[in-house]
Amino acid sequence: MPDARTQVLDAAEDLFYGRGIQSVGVDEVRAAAGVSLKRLYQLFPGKDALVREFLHRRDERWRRRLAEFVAQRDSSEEQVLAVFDWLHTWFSEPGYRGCAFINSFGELGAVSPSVVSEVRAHKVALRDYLGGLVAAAGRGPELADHLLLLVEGAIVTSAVLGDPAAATQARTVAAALLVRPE
Amino acid sequence: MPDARTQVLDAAEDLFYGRGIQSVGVDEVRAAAGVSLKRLYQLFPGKDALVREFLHRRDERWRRRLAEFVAQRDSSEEQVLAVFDWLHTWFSEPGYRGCAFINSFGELGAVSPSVVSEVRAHKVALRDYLGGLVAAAGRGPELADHLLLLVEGAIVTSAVLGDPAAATQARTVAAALLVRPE
DNA sequence: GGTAGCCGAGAACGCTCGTTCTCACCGTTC
DNA sequence: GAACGGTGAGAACGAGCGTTCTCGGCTACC
Repeated sequence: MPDARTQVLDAAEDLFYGRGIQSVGVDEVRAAAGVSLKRLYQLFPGKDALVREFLHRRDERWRRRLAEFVAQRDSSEEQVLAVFDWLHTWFSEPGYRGCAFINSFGELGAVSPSVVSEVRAHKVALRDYLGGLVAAAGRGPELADHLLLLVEGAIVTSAVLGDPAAATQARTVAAALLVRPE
Repeated sequence: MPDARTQVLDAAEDLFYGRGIQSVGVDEVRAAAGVSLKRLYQLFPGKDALVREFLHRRDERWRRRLAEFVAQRDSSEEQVLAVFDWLHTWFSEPGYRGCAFINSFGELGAVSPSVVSEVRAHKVALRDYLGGLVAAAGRGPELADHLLLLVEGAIVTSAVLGDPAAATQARTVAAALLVRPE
């Protein structure tokens, strides 16, 4: 049995990701976590803090899973392409609803600076991670920028159209960029 | 002096795009439009209808402006690249906050089917438009899919990072895809 | 000029939500 | 055994929101 804090965060992640942050009330998170309201407010000073923690934890887990998947490939070129294979399995998961960070940015980017900084940190970390992959393949950081565009584009397109095919399309473009330096 | 309906829609677009839909109350739209609440509810049966109209009108205007800009170029290849030039000027506008449709999808995609269909229609229309451009350049619809990924990726990345550079990066990739069939 | 309909301004209503307070209950400690 | 600190369940509070209602005034028409 996990501790109350992770129970709350698990419930918050399910609900915030699945329905949006403003559409989910604190009491619903409390009920899903099986925790009293008093305890929840002991663990988190307010909904804002809960949202920040939700984003922070999701960032770490998301990037860890991606990195673990990619690290299984041998060559550095294969590792770059594996990013898009992983995206395809993610897009195919039931309940996939795009990127929690892009969604949160669209919802709260104009009213919550802490959300903005969390989203920005996530995207910067992803770009840096891609930068490491392409550097290992002997390529410069411009390629990481280009791959980031493809990743973000695939995430958004697959979510809106409800079709994971964007991942394989992005992989095709990435492969073309890989074989031939521009 | 425009009629009350367009005044309301103009105000709604400013506010909904700038701050998010759920963060803006009907009364704030009413005040910005300089219209009585009674009149607003005569024109639109409720906030949902106002949101739908906001998205619908923004879709038409956005795609018209893009098409007008692109049509000024002569060759079909230049027209494809002009898409990204136009994106760059859009990203540089003050108050740029990403794509209203992506933002609305993130905010309400899980709770409002009408928003989902509006967002999906917008992206499909954009893909079809790109399909027309690449067909004129003698290329197949796969290139339109790839360009769509670049466009969406540039929109999201520039919004989150607050930097229009993603447009020129996407343009570079698009140029590489254009010169050489994969 | 009077009356009837319409309109703007804003109060009111009902609901939701984030947060705090109340209170009964339980385990621990002197 | 009694006082006590902490807990869970949920009521309460205050604010905000979408929507509707009220009322006073203006306009148009006979």
